[in-house]
Formats: sequence, C-alpha cells, structure tokens
Amino acid sequence: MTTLNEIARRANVSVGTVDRVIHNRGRVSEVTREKVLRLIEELDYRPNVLARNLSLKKTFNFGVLTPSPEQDGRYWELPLTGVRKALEELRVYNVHLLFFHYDKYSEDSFRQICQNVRKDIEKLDGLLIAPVLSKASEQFICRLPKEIPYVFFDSYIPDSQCLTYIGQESYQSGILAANLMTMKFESGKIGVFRVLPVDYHIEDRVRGFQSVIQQNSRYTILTLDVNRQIDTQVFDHVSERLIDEHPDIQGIFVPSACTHQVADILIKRNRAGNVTLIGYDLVEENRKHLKNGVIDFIISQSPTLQGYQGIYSLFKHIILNEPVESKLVVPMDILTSDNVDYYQG
Amino acid sequence: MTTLNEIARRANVSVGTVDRVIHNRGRVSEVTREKVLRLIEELDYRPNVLARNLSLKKTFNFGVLTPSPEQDGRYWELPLTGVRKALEELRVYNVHLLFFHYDKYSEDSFRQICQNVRKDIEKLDGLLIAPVLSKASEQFICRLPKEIPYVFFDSYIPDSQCLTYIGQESYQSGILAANLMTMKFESGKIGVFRVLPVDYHIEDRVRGFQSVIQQNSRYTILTLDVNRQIDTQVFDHVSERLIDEHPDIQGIFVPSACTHQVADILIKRNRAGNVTLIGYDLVEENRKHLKNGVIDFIISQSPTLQGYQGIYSLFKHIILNEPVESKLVVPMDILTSDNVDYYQG
DNA sequence: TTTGAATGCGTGACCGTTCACGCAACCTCA
DNA sequence: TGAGGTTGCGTGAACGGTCACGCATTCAAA
Repeated sequence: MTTLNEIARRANVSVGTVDRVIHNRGRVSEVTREKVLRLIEELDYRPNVLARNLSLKKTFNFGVLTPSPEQDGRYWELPLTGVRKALEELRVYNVHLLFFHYDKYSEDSFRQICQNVRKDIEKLDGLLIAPVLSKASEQFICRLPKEIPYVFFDSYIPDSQCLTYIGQESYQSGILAANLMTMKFESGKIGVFRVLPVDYHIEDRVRGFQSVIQQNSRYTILTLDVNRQIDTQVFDHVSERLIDEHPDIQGIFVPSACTHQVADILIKRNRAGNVTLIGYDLVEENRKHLKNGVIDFIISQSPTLQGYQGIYSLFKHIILNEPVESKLVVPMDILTSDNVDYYQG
Repeated sequence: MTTLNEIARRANVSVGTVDRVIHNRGRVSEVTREKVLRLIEELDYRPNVLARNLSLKKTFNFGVLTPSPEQDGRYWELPLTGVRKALEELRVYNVHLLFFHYDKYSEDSFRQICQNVRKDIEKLDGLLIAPVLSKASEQFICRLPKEIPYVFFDSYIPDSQCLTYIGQESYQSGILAANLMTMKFESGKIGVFRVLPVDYHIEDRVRGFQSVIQQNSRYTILTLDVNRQIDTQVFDHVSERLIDEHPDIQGIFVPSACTHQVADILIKRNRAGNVTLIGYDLVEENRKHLKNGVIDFIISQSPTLQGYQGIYSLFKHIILNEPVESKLVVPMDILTSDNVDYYQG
C-alpha cells in the first residue's frame, strides 16, 4: 500500500508538502504540486482511512429529519431502525446522530422542526431527509448551506442537489399488487381504499394497480377515499358500508400502511379470509393480520434498508471520501404469513 | 471516550502494563492486574478499533471454501458476489481473501481442495465454508486448528464449533412454495422435479411442499427424480414424457436452481404460461424465464446476503473483537416478473 | 556467595495521517 | 534600505494503540 511517506520520499519533499497538495491548502509551488500529483496518480495512492480518522479527532454529526416514528401506524419507526443499525456499525468512526421529527400532516410543524435543524446546522456534517412535504422541503433545501450534503429517502424533490436518493418504485409496486390479486380470483369487484390526504406514492401505487386491472374487463374497481382526519368511527362506518353494499367484493387493495384497519373491519363483518386483502408496509398491526390470514400480501419497500443505506451513503461520502450512487432503488418485497418471520428489510 | 492512556494514568502504571493486562501477556502482578481490570470495567473502556488496526500493521486473510461458482447453474456465483461486496467495504482493514472452490459432486475434489486449504492454513485468520458435502466437511473441520474461527453458510454440520451459521429455512420455504402454488389453481396434478443427487435442502423443501399439498385431497403429486449425471438429452426426454403423459398437469415445483431447464421443456412442449412453475434461486437463466412469464415464482434465500454476512461475521469477531450471532437466518424472498429487477439479496 | 532466570514494569519507536508552527528566501512599498 | 508580507517548504506533536527491549528486583540453584 502506498503511503503519504512513500509519495513524499519519491518526490523529495516532506509529508507536509504532500498533505498540502492533497488538501489544496496552497503554499506549494506549481512544479512540486504537479510532481506530487503525478506520483499520487502513478502509485494509485489512497489515504489510509484508519489513520486519517485517528488523526482527525473529529466527531461527525448527521441529522435525521423524518416524520414522527409513531405516524402512519408506526411506519416511521422502521427506517429509524435501519438508521440505528448503521450508527452501531459506524460508531468507531465517531459518528453521532441528531434526530428531528415532524408531524407529516402539518406544514407548520415541519417548518418549526426545520427551524430547529437550522439552529444546529453548523454542528451537522450531513443530513438524511424524508421530504414528505414536498413544497416545504424544497424551501428548506434551498436555504441549506451548499457545503452540507444531504440524502433523500422515501420521497424525492426534483432538481435538488442531493447526494443520493433512495427510492421506491411505487407505480411498479402497484402493478405487482394487481398481479398478485388476479392470481387469487379471476373476476369480480375489487375495492381500492385510499386514506386521504394521499401523497404521490399512494397515487402511483393506485395508478400502477389500475393499469393492470383495467386491462381486464372481468374486474371492476370501486374506489373509496376516506379522510384520515375524521375520527376512526366514521372511517369504520364508511368502510363497512362499502363492504355491506357490495357483498360480492372479492379483493381489497390498500395502498398504504393502514391495511390493518381494513383487516379489522373485515373481521368485524365476518369476511376475513373471504376477501383477498393486499396492502403495504410491515408495521406491527399488519404483521399480526398477515400471520392470522386476514391480510394475504404485504408489499414492503425495505424501509429499514432505506434508513441504513441513507446513513451509509453519507458516511461513504463524508468520511471515506468515496463516490456514492446518486440513486438507489430498494427491493420490492412480497410478504406472506409464510415468510414474514424471516424478513429483515 | 476512555483511552489506554486514561486507564494507565488512573492506575498509576504505564500503558505497557495496561496493554499486558488486556492481552494477557503476563508479567503483571496480581494487584495491579486487578486494579487495571477494575478501571477498565468502571470506565467502560473499549479499544479504539482504528488505532488498533493502524498499529497492528497486520493484514487479515480469510479463506472462502465453496463449490465452484459455475455449478448449480452458476448459483455459487451469487454468494461470492456478496463476499466481494464485503471485501470492498473492509479493504481499509487490510482484509484479503483466498478462494478455494471444489466440485460439489465429487468428494475427491473436495478433499483435494481441503488439502490446499491446509497448505495455506497458517496464513489464514478465518474461514467461510459452504459445507455442502457434509461427511467430508466434518472431517475437514475436525482437523482444523482450534484457534481458527470458521463460519458456515448454506449448509450446516451439527455439533461443530462454528462461529456463526448462516442458514436457510428450507422446509418453511417449501410450505411457502406450496401456498403460492395453490393460489394459482384449486385442484389438479402437481409435478415435483428432483434432480439427483438431492441434498438435504432439496429434501426439506420437498417435504415442506408436500406437507401442505397432501392436506388437500384436490391435489395429486407426481414426483420425478432425474439424475443430473446423465446427459441433458436424457433429462429432457424423461421430463418431456412426464409432461406428455400428464397433459392435465397444472403446476410444477422444482426445489433447486434447475428450474430453467424445466422452463425450457415447457416452452418446447408449448405449455409455457399454461403450467404454474415455481422454483428456486435467481440464477441468470431463471431470471430470464421469470421475466418472460414461463416461471411464475422464484424463491430466493438471499444468497448474496449469505456471502456478505459470512465475511462480515468473521470481520466482527476477528478484527473488531465483537460478539457475533451464532445463528443468522436469511430472508425468504418471493420473486416475480414484477419485482425481480429490484432484487438485491 | 555467585550466577542466571524469572518477574514486574517503564520506555520509545512505530502505524499513516493532520495541522500548527517556524524558518528561509523573495517581493513590495514607503 | 529595511520593515513587513508572501511564498515554499520542513518539522514535530498528536491521535490511540502494539510490541520489542531493557532495567531493576527477587529468588532458586550451583
């Protein structure tokens, strides 16, 4: 392995000079600069990360900006699990995390939390962001100091300068859901439950789902939009009416983590196991209903992996100075009662 | 962070003494030993991994003992991909790999390769082993120096002292396959293709599959054993006869990576898409047939992850001196034409 | 009593970086 | 002309460990 010393010796200069060349600290003549750079190239010098981080007695702080973990049926706990797993692995590099959680149904809350981030901004070396509220997120991003890298996951802000985007293919996952649904029955009525307000993931999933189902005239789709703001009693009432008014309903697609709410209603109306139920995200309640057979499939877009990869991408860029992928697409996992216990994503 | 120096200062001894206590190098009085140990406990001292590996200018060599990558329809390339990914991440710790590949259908070859491993044994700090040939593997393990840790993946040798076993739940995956199969049709004939010689994974998969199917009298199972030693012409001939003699066959379960061979025959006999085909392992040929719709489901037990975790477990134990899981179970992934492009396992 | 080994411990070089500091030599401007 | 600034470079300490070496002191054997 080529070291700084090796370069210095061959260039007939001191390590200090080589160091100045590498870090563009100036105070080096053009001639020696070129000589050193050529040697670095020739000998394929790569700084020793261990020595580097030992010497830089720096601690790194990454900010993690996401909706509150308990929102969306505790969905947001899942990426945070991955974030913490990455932290565990990177502790030797003195990586620390600062968590910032907002209410994803309130722009005010988001702006307030962004304000908190800004207060700590000079402490931060990087940011992992779930920019669920796109307009407000865009504004936040614009005002960020240019030198601080940030990674998006879950959602995306177009035209931003993010280091990495870790994304899901929502439309495709809707197609997958539809093809799983049509495996279970060949014709009939299919309900699509959207819980308002829908974000673009949910819309994409529904569009993907419809694109398959509508090609086949043996199926009819009933769409039901329920506002999550209204209390659950009303939600239940509306949903129950749909089921009661269409006793011949064969399948239900829930393009969000609320699947378990529909499962509860199916149980209440004695239709559990009788209606094919496909939904998203392995939150605890969904896991329960998957195992007891009320939910047939859960599609999961590796939320834990998303969090893990987000932190890891920041680490690679900031600490290792290595190039990172500008876009990572996470797997689209199909979970049933048979394989759910082995899931790690 | 507590450092060696901190401990030494508080104990009124030199770092050399503390070092000797930590590494049990002797030459320390019982009194100071206890004092130092107490301080280490109290201050929760953990050695700085970066400094440690910088100082130990050691390079670590891990041996990787697996069947030849091209065997089982190139299946064995997949774990090696994960192994290399881990290598990439761990290069900063001076980890090097030595590969040893054997013919999994020849005990002689295995013994020969084991001989090669033994020749390099004093170079090796750890071993990652796929002990496919169980009896011969057991003998090999017995004769290994006790101080060299080894990790099993893919298969397992009972009563061995392995550091970690990374395993698949084969029986359960057979159950999963069966439940996927019964989703596609409600009654009829199902073929089970076993390619000889079967290992215990394949047997377990078949047993799991049967356990579900046999509960339901509307299905009948036809089992076909084909010897892989005989040339493919014969294999094809035998398989074609099964299909021709049972034109009403509804589904075929192939408990190994050979699924694509059956897919080829279905195409040849004009039954593609008409027969539900479920198999294992995302080798290239299987991916092709999954995407063109001849194979309905591939079950994959995260082969890449298995390789990655194997190396990572050795790394954690040997280099970081951290405790590792004695058993890791990998996910059981369901792949269809819709989600195969996003698969990373 | 002398010799030599064993015991208990400190010292200092080293791993590969980073970075503050200092010292010439040269340049510039009053 | 000389004070003060700039440029180009070397030096050495520090990061937190590891380990070879060496120096007393103790103790048993010759």
